[in-house]
Order: sequence, then C-alpha cells, then structure tokens
Amino acid sequence: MTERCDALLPRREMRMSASNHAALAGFLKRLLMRSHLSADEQDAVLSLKSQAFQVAARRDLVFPGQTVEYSCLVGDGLVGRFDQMRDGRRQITAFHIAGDMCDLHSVVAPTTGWGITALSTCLVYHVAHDDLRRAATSHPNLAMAFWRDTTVDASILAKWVANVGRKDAQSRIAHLMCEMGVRMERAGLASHVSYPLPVNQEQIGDAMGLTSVHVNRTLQSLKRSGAVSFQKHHVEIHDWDELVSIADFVPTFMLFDERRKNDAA
Amino acid sequence: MTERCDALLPRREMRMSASNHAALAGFLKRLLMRSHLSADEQDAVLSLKSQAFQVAARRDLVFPGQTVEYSCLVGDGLVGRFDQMRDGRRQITAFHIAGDMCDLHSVVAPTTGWGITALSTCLVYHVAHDDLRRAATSHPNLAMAFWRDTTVDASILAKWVANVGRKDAQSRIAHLMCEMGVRMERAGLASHVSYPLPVNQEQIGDAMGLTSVHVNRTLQSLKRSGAVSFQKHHVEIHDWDELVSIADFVPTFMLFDERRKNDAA
DNA sequence: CGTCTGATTGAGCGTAATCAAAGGTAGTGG
DNA sequence: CCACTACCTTTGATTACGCTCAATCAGACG
Repeated sequence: MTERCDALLPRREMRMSASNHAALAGFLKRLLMRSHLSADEQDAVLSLKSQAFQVAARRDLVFPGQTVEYSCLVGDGLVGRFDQMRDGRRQITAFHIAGDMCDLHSVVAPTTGWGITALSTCLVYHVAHDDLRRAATSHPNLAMAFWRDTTVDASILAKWVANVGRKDAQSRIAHLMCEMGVRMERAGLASHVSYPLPVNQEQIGDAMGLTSVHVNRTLQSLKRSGAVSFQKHHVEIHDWDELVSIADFVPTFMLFDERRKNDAA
Repeated sequence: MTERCDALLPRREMRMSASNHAALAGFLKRLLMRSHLSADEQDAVLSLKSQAFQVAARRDLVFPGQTVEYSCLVGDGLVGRFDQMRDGRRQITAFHIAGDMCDLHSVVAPTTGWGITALSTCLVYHVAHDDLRRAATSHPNLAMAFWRDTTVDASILAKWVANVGRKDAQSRIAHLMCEMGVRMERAGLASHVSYPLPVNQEQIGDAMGLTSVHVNRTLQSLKRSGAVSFQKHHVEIHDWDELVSIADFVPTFMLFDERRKNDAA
C-alpha cells in the first residue's frame, strides 16, 4: 500500500516519496466502471508515475487560469473544482472523491478555466501530463477511456446547471446527497445511504448556489421530513426513495450502465 | 458547397443527399482554433461521411437518456442541449452554433444524459460514431482534438454553473451575450458586438434559470443602461466594456489562446 | 381578419439573501 | 481543568430578487 504521512501542514503541501499503487488502482477502478481495458492498458495506468502531497483543508491546488503540467488524482479526502467571481465569492462546480482524476481535462487544455481546492484534508497525487499523454497516444483505447471519464464529468456538470437553474433548495441538496451516495458506493468507499461528506454547510452552499444560512434551514427541513440527515461531515439517508423523489434523481446522467459495446474496435 | 433545402418541415426532419464539405469545414475550423492538425488529420475530418437534415424550430433531435450512434453537427441555426425536470420544465445547458459538433461526447458515451433540441430552424448533419471513432483511433492526435473539443464544452458548462449559481439576472444575461458574441466572431459568423441569436426570451430564461417575464424586464434594464439590446433575434452590443463589466466576463473559460504546445507529440 | 406566438406590463407573493447575534464544539495552551 | 480561540451551526428579523398569475399588445401568417 501507499505510505502516507498524516501530519497536516497548514499552508503548504508536503512532497512525499511515493509508491502509490493504491491511488492509481482507485483511478483504474473508476475507469473500468465505464470502459473496457485490456491487461496491457490497465498496466499502463497502474505504472503511471506520480507524486504524493498531503494537503490541508482550504488549500487551493490550482488557481483559475493557471497553466499546469500535471493532473491531480485524489487519493483521500474531498477535492472541489471552483470558479471565482470578481468579488471573491466562489461557486464550487464539482466534488471529487478518492479515485477521481479531478482535472484530467487539463491534459488537453493545460490552461484551466477553473480552480481546484481541497475541501477537506486531502491526499493528492500529481500525475504528469506528459505521462498521461504518452499513455493515451500509445493506447488509443485508453485515450477513449480518458475522454469518456471527462465526459462523465461534463454530464454531471450539465445536471448541476439544471439543478441550480431550475430546482429549489430542498431538491438541490437532496440531489447532491443522492449523487454523492451513488458515487461513494460505486467507488467502493461507503454505502450509498451512509457516507462521509467532509464539507461544512458553507461549502454545500457554495456548490448549490445558496448561502450557508439557507443550507442550514434546508438541511433542518430535510431532516424533519425524515429523508436525510447531515451531521459531523456524515450523510445518513433514512429514506432513499423519499430522497430520490424530493431530488427528482434520475441517475442516467452519471453514465453508468454503459454496455461498453462502443469502445474502440 | 452543400445543397440544402430551405423548406421548413413542421414536425419531421427531412433526409437530404449530402455533399457537405461546408459543414465539415466549419467543424474543422472549430477544431483548429485549439488543436494543431496535420494535413492528413484534416483530411480525415473533411472526408467524414454525414447526412443532412433540415429541422424545424422546437424539434427535439435527441431525447434525454436516448442511445445514439451518431453525433449532430450544426450546419446552420442554433441548437440547444437541455435537461428536463419531472414536471417537464427544461433547463438549457448549452447553445451550439454552426460548426459545433454538439454531442461529440456521445462518441464515448452513446447513452446521453441530456437532450438536444433545435432552438431555431436548423440544418443539422448526422455523423456516425463508427466513423468518428475510426478517425480518432487511426489518428491519435485527432482523438486528442476531439477530446479537447468536449473539454471546452465542459469548461463553458462549469462557467454556466457559476453564473446561474452566483450571479443575478443582469449579470447572467450579460455574460451570455458576451460569450455568444465571442463564439460567433471566432467561428467567423458575425461580429462579437452584433450577431444573430435566434432564440426568444423564454429560451433565454430556460438557459439562464429565469422566467421569460424576468428576462424581459432584465433585457429592458440592460438596454436602458446602454450596454446591449436584443431585438428580433439579434444582439447589438453598444458598449462592450460596460457589458463585460456587468457580466464579469473573463474569457479564459473558453480555452482559446492555447499555445498548442501540448498536442500529442 | 381571426389565429398564433412572443413581448410587455402590472400586482402580489414567496424563496432565499442579508444582516446580526447567540450557541456549540474542538483544539490549544497555560 | 479552565481560559481562550477558531470555526461552525443555529436562530431571528428584515429585505429583495425573481416567480406566478393575469391581462394586454404587436406582429406574422394563412
């Protein structure tokens, strides 16, 4: 397994010597959810070089507009993608859990339009674009898998636009709880009805286009309804069907269940 | 150039015989904005087979959750990607202009999470996934260009989340006007300060998470401020700097200006 | 000339924002 | 073990942006 240093460094990341099979295995697992990869292609993923960093909560990993030459693989914790307004207010546009390569996009667009921030204490790995590009070029099917992975991301993003644009606070937050539950379970990290979500109410607000005050009241009402409770960074879903109904949650957008008949021949 | 039939068929698309170099040239042009392609790769794009369809406004081309085996290239008109709520209300998540392959994503994820609809009368071309996949597999650098193209889309989507989540109606609509202006000009279709936008106020509302009534009042106030006017499906920007300021428009998110030093070697 | 779609205006209301302050809880250090 | 701090959560009071419902108006079209 991967060595790791649990010391939390407040304002700087710490470089670590890395034999991080576990993290890359998580990433491979994620790819395999939707893409069929040969043993050779899987090896190419597992043998990617990477560098581990222990990151404190609230530390920004990538700034909006920055040009990077690596992608960030989440090994542990919760990472957020965000956009920032002129006045400094932020909108979180995506949550990334362990196994997610949270800015795989930057391989083809190294000057990012968004920023990346650690929402909780995180273990993050940098994987060089050069290596990812080499892997993709020499394994066309792997390139497809990478592309597919970022497409899933885009599909979730589109759903967020719809949620923020057309749903009320209850439904938005319920939807987030459903989405993260399914993702956590699929990633093998927890049950879909009981999982850690290391964010505070302010951050939920930043993601759903609400203020922390309103998130608070909405969480209270969701709890009263008996559908879900969120306490101490942990989501407990008491009535999944009810929550799905409140959220109007239709998981198609996560693009699971592909029969994978469409890989490169 | 491409033959086309201007007859507008109300509820059914019409199949056309196609020698559609012009449309594919538009798509190629779009790819070349951000990717460097060899003559060989460019030929591969231009020689893609496609089938032309004349489509009436409001006609849905792809339904949410549908599995498709082709992508839709916009030849003329405005196409929208959308998500639909349980009660039928829609949220438009993207606008696509001529030259855009509006669901290139479906090449790697044929069961879409979103729908595609014609916002105006449109000329649309179907390009088979098999052909696109073949082109991508035999030209790794072209695969990167495709991937990059969908990444741009995702970046715009992230910006929309931020706009809808954190900005007021004025700023949202101003931002849309800026974005579409830049896109139209880059595509060589119009000036960034004066361009056609064949949608009604209802559709602007569906895109920005507002009602048509509120869009109406907001457009009026934008007009009063002297920044921009929208009449008869046409945007006139009178004060670009003012509009940019109202919108907090920072074009980085469109991922132009890549120095393209990061293409596959 | 009626029909249809889209734009416009008005009145009233509700969700969520803002402003302000009080509790909780965990961590730190004396 | 308590003081002190930092961060979060919770509550209250007030405000406003944008929604809903409803009616009117304008232009395009067959």
